[in-house]
Amino acid sequence: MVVDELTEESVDHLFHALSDSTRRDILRRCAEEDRSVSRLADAYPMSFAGVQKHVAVLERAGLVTKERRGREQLVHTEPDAMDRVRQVLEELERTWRGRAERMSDLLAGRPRPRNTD
Amino acid sequence: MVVDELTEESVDHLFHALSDSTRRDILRRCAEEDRSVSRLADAYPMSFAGVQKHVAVLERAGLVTKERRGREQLVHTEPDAMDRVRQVLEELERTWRGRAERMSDLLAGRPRPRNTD
DNA sequence: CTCATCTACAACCATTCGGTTGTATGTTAG
DNA sequence: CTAACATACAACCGAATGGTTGTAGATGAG
Repeated sequence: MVVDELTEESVDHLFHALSDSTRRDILRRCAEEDRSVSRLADAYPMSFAGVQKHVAVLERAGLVTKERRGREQLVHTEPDAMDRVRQVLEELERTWRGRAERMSDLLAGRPRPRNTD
Repeated sequence: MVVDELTEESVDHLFHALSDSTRRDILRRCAEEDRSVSRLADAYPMSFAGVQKHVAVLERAGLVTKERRGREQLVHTEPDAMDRVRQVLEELERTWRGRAERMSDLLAGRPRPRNTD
């Protein structure tokens, strides 16, 4: 099942990871086929270490995982993570439509805000 | 139709706006019912100006719009924006599943990366 | 073994972010 | 008109981001 908590912080990480076009592109490339970090790095106009950091952000968000393969580190996407993103989005959209205001609280657990309503 | 460009930058803004729990909460509250900025501010443990900035981020992303109502400024959610987010996510997910690798390029237009594949 | 390759990670830097306070401007109530 | 309220916005600050270079450790090829 890998329900995987889905805390506010993890949702922060998920959306933050998706908020950069280079990282979204890394996701697309790795979805097509697993790639090593240095192979990925060849595709962008930045240093190897720079790409390494982007991969680390995607990793923290749980969107990709790395797997040793010889001296390379293969990056591959984690389908479950995408499900989590969609789940949050759907929850948000339900409230959007004005329905299931209660579900909102159950699914996402109101963040820090003290409800001064 | 409001196809609305959907440039890489606008996608950046969308996901960035969603990467903060306070902003997601603002979205939920405004989805339930339009609220003035100061009314929103009452709900969070931060200054009025702080909330103002969060609303500005949501506005830049096109997720909300403000409408003058007397001396207040009512914030209300923009359903179209949510559609755009879902659209990007679906595109990403298609590649995820290994299908329609071509669609990826058409829909999102590869970012800056020079394709050194 | 030796060397080239791939990775990890620290240190640094400019910019952005998330927050603050303070000031100015509009708008409505009395 | 005046006072109170709602907003706007600039200036500032510490922390995080997105990038860099440099160094060091594994691993595979020859």
